[in-house]
Amino acid sequence: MTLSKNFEHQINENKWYSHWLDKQYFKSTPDERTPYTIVMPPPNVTGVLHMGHCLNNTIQDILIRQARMKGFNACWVPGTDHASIATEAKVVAMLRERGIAKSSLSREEFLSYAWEWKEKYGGIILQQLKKLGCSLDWDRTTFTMDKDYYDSVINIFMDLYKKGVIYRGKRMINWDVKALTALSDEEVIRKETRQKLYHLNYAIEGTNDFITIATVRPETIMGDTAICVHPDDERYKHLHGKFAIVPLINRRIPIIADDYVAMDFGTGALKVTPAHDVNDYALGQKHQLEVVDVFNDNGTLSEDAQIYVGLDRFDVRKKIAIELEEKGYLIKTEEYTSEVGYSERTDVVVEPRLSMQWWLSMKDISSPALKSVMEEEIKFYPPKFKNVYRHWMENIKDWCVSRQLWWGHRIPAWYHESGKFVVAKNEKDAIALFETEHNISNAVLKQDEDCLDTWFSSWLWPFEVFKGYSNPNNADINYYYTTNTLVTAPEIIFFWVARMIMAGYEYMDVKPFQEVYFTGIVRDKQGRKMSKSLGNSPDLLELIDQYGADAARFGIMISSPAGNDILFDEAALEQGRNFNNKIWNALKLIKMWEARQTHEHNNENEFAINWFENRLSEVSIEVEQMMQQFKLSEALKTIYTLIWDDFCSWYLEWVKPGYEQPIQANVYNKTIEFFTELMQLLHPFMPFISEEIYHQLTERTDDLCVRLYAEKKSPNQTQLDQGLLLKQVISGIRDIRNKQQMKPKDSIKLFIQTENSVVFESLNSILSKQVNAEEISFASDTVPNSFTTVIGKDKFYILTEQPIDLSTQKSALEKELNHLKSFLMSVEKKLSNEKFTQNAKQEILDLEYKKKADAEMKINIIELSLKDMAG
RNA sequence: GGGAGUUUAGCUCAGUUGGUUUAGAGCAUCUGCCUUACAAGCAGAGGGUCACAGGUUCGACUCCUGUAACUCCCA
Repeated sequence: MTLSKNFEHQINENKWYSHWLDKQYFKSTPDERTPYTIVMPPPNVTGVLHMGHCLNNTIQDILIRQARMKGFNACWVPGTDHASIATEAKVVAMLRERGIAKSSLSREEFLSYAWEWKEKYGGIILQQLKKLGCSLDWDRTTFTMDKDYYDSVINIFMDLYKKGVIYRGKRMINWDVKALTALSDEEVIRKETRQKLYHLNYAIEGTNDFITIATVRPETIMGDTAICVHPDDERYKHLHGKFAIVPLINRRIPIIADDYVAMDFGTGALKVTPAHDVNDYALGQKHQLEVVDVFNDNGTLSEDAQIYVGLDRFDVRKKIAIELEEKGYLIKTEEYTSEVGYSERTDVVVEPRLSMQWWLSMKDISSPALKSVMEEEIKFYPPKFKNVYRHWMENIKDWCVSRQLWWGHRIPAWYHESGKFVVAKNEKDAIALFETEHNISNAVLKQDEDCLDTWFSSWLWPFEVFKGYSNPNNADINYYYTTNTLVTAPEIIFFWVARMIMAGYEYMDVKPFQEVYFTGIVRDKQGRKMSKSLGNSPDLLELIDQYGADAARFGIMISSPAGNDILFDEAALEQGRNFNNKIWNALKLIKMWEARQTHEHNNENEFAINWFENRLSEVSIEVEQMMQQFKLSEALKTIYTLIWDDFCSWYLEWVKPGYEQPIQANVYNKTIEFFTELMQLLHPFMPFISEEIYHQLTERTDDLCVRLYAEKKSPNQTQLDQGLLLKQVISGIRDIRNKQQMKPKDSIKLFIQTENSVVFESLNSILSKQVNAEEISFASDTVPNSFTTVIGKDKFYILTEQPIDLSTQKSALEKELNHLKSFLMSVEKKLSNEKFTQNAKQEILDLEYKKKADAEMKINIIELSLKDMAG
């Protein structure tokens, strides 16, 4: 069978992924092996694969595949999150396109549309992960609104309510006027926004005097219930206790003093609007101010505003500014930039708003979770996130868990017309409970219309995917939990990671995972975050189509240093594709040898084989260490160099027979063995091409995907050093050939002046092949009319037929000589420093003496050569 | 305003407890090669006062202080 010109990724990806599935390699059930478990951060059920997922899931697949090949029972659990706000928004948009308004539907009708939509489009992302090669146990796919999962969420809500940590309360929340729901602080994105600062005059009651306040929100003045100044502010001391009149609506409001006010900001006088600003609300509570809410749910002005009723808040801002100006209240405006909160989901300006919501008190539940990370019971990589985590946990605020949505887990609270309520699983339980608690019979109860925050379900993920709460102590949860590694983006450290740790301790009594690896954020070449609005997010599936899944995995991993953001550049995928091509060509070369084996034996290739064997051990050990420290990018880089440079550029060239010449069978077999091991090292990173090569190399009954790694012996350092020396000698001589513009076909005669001729004897056959030397011999003295180079302690003379122009070589040697001389000087200076010789450790001293001796010797050799040239 | 982090070659990054031949890699660049595995390639080369200023030390990319720029998080 002839091999294709290049690796055909599309065919191979389909072939191998379905083969792996057929063989059930990704399926895990508890057995006598040690488990290695990862739960995948569930993407939104509405999601499509983007670069962030690609990075995240490639990392997880690398860890899982490596664990599998190390003999662990590897289990990687997939799933999706119902993503209440995002999904509901999509369904609402879909209905709008069909001409259906959400408000015209009942809850049940809406939910049936939502489920229909979910069944049709949900989980596309899981199919896309298969394209990437992810080795997930698909039988374990979980959705956060699966029956059992749903029940667990509700039961946990009830449990926390019983424990007294869930409560109902009117608090200032972030209101999304588009999605018509409360948002948690973490769902609000602050952005620098250019605004106008309006200076407005409020009349002082009973005088002709005015007080000037500065505000960016003139549309809220109808909600003003006080003006506040700093108690020490001389400008306003005479106004303490007086009243001001709100323009346009003529409300009488007190002028109060509080040191909260910054004297140097604006005019030093602050209008207080308790219903529409968090700080004003706190101030209002302190001074017992009235609360006037001038907005409706959707951001239009309410009846209480008295004017502009029904108009949108931003329209009113413009209109009221004009009216205020016309009536003489507006005295000036200035440009002002400040941070404004936007909804993460809908990107509208968030409105602070007083509202009745459900809250989870965080103080007690968070303390074991803080301790666990601080004491490295759970380890964070990179560790810098420990600080971030601590800071948040120590200043934690109560969690608003209710959302004004229909898609999600409906809050199990039941209300009576009297306003009394109970928390219960269903209507029947609720009525029974209500009757005993409140002694009212035949009560008619209505369930809370709201849903729980999405994260209130995802915080159970690590144990509920194994039904650890719904079916306690089952075989799976006992075997797989605590999971091993959580791989996630730092953006959701508070949303998700912290809360999973809390839930783990609260409900399983143990931590949910051993360690958390935080990936970087994927940015574009210019360092901008990838986003739909910028249009800088490439279509991953198209990239996979074009370059192949292995190349995509390579590209994203090679540019992903541990703990840093990654700047994504398509060039990295190209590099990955080129790497595929390189590997494929090495296969083609070796396949050409297959039919040309001979059993005649000689020792010519012994050195190459020994050296590569040691090099392979050395790198395998290095890679293992890097993996343990999550230096995945470095590990891949190391394997890349091993394959491309050591294997292809050196080893294969060293053992390669001449054109159409035979190859010794033992060399051929060793080469197949090496290539196999290289593919095994590479497999977690690039699963498809490695599996294909594994099967191309020789007839196999097993698959690389599940082949166990062999133990590696520690390498022989002498062998490695000799290999390094050989490479340096070859490069050095090639450099001279290059500089003298010799053609590859021009052969040379090589003379080596060395004290170590035994070593070179074993290297000679390779050396002559690699530098095209027709003859290699040893010299005890300088060789006239030759080009010279010094490598280590040895001197090499190159004789050619070409006319010799020594000028380039002379200047090169002089440059080298200068460098060595200044180096020597610095060493000597150090050694003549008594303080150094007294204080430095002996091994450092010895090293310095060695440096000195080596430098002196090299200087000597070079000076001799230069003298010869002159002569 | 508070906190955390970053600053090393044109770009992206390594650099372990201060001493390892006066800083390493990949990409990009330059030179020469279409050499029967590979031009998506081969063989070489060039390129850095380690942000700046002080300090500690026999010795600082590495430790300390300050300055500047950038990034992120929280108000």
